[in-house]
Amino acid sequence: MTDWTASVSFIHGLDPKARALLDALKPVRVPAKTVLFRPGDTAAQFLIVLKGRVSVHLTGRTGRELLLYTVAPGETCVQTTLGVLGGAPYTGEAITDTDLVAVMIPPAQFSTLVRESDAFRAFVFKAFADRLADVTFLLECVAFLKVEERLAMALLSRADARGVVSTTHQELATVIGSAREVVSRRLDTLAVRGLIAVDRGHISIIDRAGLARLADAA
Amino acid sequence: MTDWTASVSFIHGLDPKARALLDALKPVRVPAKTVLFRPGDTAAQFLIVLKGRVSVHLTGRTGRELLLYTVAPGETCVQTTLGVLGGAPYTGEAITDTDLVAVMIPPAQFSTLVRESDAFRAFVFKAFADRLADVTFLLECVAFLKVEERLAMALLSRADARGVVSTTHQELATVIGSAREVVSRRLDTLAVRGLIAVDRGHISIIDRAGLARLADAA
DNA sequence: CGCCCACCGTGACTATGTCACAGACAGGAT
DNA sequence: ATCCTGTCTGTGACATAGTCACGGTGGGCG
Repeated sequence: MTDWTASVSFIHGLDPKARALLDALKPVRVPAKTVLFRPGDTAAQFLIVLKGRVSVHLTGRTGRELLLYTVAPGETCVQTTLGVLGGAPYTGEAITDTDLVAVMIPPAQFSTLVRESDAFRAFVFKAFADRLADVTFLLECVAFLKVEERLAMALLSRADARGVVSTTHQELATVIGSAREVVSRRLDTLAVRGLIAVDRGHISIIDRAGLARLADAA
Repeated sequence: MTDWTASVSFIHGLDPKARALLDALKPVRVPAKTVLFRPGDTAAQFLIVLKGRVSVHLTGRTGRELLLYTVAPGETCVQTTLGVLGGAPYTGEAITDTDLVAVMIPPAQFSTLVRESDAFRAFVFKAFADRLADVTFLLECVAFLKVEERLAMALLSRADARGVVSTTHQELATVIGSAREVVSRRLDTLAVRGLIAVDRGHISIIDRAGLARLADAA
């Protein structure tokens, strides 16, 4: 896979020199469930995901976890950028959800690209901006919204075309920053009200509009 | 005040051309308690604070507020950057705490600087990185720490040399993302335990080590 | 001096988080 | 088929936090 640059959108805007520089880098493969970074690590490379997904989450002392964001193909893990820029160490834990193919850009090349390529610079800025917006939005949700509202949002955003959400209560709890027991009980009340149906390992949305109404209160 | 560039540290690293470009801009003055941006606004200028302070906070439907971060002299309000980069609109509300002197950099100049000045680019990246770290840390606190712990941290960080914190309970509540009544009650219990003394409008720290122990649990 | 407004205290109630278990199910092993 | 084991889910009891609706209090200012 030499021509990986074709699969990342911002590459199209790159000048030939920058593109050649990137083409010289070989993608790395990482199996699913691997811990890429943990709190305190300082990333030394700038990472761009080509295939697969990485999720980054915070962990509290009590063991509770909160999903910060996920990194999809064509995106970068901004926290690696913090490290590359000589800034703060990693504050979250990054784990590969699936088998991963990614490109690591060493600091020297990163500096060159950011200096000389408008398109690359725009990519990095946008990545920062998006993450900052993500995290701010998440903060707003956790600080101000009720569990039921966050749960409705999470269910709607994770449902497949048939309205089925295939996750455990624990995973939902992580996504909305709550505890499994709380999620279980809330799901119960939603089920009693006829909005959803719960089964082991997956939840079916019955009244999408009703859920949307709950989520919209935000 | 033509020579304002002397008062911002990153300027020292600028090449003469960039510095001249900045020197041509005239600082603006804004009175205290002015709303600079509100949710939904799209900032058109990149803002650097020279004197005074801006605080940026989120507001929930219930009227509860949460202090996102403050912008001190020499810093920038990154959310304006999001706007300048053509990204998302403002999600917080920015209000001047004090009378403010600031420089507004129009998009054209911003682009030029970011392309041609290594020092300016580093400044912008660092601003992003710091804010992202700030917001992530805040999220971690709100999601995982108890009110008492957050309160202890807030008191310690806001105390003057004599250990006096001059804020209302409401302001503390905003800082830690809780409600005034909750803060009042917690302050009570801290006072009963001899860690602090409360008066109308200000709180005195009596046992700094004890508070630090509470805050450290984090 | 009296009034008003920002601050603070309190009780009652609801929502959430935590802990400690118990039950229930799936899929592999025997 | 039966058992076994680890994961997932349900529940009760309790602690902590947030919300609502007041009442009290003190200081500044007309």
